[in-house]
Amino acid sequence: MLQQTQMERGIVYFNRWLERFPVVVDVALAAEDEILRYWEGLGYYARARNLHKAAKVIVEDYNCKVPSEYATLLELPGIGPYTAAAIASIAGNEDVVVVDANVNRVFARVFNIDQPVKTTEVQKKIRAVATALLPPGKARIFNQALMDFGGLLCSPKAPLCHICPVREFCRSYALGLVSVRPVLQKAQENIQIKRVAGIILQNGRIFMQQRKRSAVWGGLWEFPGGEIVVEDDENSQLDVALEIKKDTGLAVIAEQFAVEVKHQYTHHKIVLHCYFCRLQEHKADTPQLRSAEKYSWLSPGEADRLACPSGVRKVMEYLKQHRPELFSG
DNA sequence: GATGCGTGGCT
DNA sequence: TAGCCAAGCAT
Repeated sequence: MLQQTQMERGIVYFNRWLERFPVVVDVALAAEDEILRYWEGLGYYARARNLHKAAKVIVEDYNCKVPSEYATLLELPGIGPYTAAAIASIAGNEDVVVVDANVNRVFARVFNIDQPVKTTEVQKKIRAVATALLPPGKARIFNQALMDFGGLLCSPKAPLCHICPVREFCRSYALGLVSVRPVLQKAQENIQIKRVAGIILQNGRIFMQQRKRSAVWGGLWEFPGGEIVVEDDENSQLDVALEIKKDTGLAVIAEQFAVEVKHQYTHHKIVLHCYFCRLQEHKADTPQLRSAEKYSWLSPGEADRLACPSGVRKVMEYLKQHRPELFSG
């Protein structure tokens, strides 16, 4: 959970997770839909799918016990150098260094590294230096201390240099370069996306589709629709039926504007325009899915219990607030 | 080695 | 408002 995620945010999810899945077998036996529902809102959903896979491996191959050796952990899905080192050192006190964003920042500043920290060359250097500094037999406390130091004192903005215990060794402090360390890769440009989506109602049920595992929000559920080239036209209503046809093969009529929500991910900014729709004909066409791998006609209550991207969740919340009659069936 | 993958909080 | 940031990993 803590991969690319702030501790404070992770804690809430972690506690809820442990209540539902106290031991590894609970994770392994759960349906992926439920796993994703407990992960909803944390992002990077491949982490949840990988955790699910890893739990199955642990049950099958390791007698339900999480391995504590670095090399063994590294083989598990979703566990890379950081997580393997964190578990091996903190749980098993194995002599391996943890190099996360905090540690990178500390080393980039103390040694005044003027190249982007993400490059493999710099990563190798930092790992080598950290490994050399690691007191044998004390990896647990060393790693935790280094991460906490980076998180609490040597923070990204407004680091507490005035009370820093290693200030006299800090090269970038001596040179007045703390604020420009670590050097970052140049950020990707933001992409603006306009998406239209349809809330297709039929006999009190809503059409929802589950996204392909390989795509963004893989395994999560959404309303069908499509992306529109931004031209600031206000013809979204006309686009909806067209996009739904392309996305699902269903012929619908967009009857009424529902809600517009803003949603962003990585370097994409999405404005999601939602319309209430109905099927053009009552004969039940079999959908031909484009962006999804599965669909279902669900009662609004059922739909509400599925894992959705945060933008779709906002739409769902809108429906509960403003169209409660849909849910009281 | 580069890219894609989420999200909400903070500045 | 727009950009930055976070206990990274897989491909």
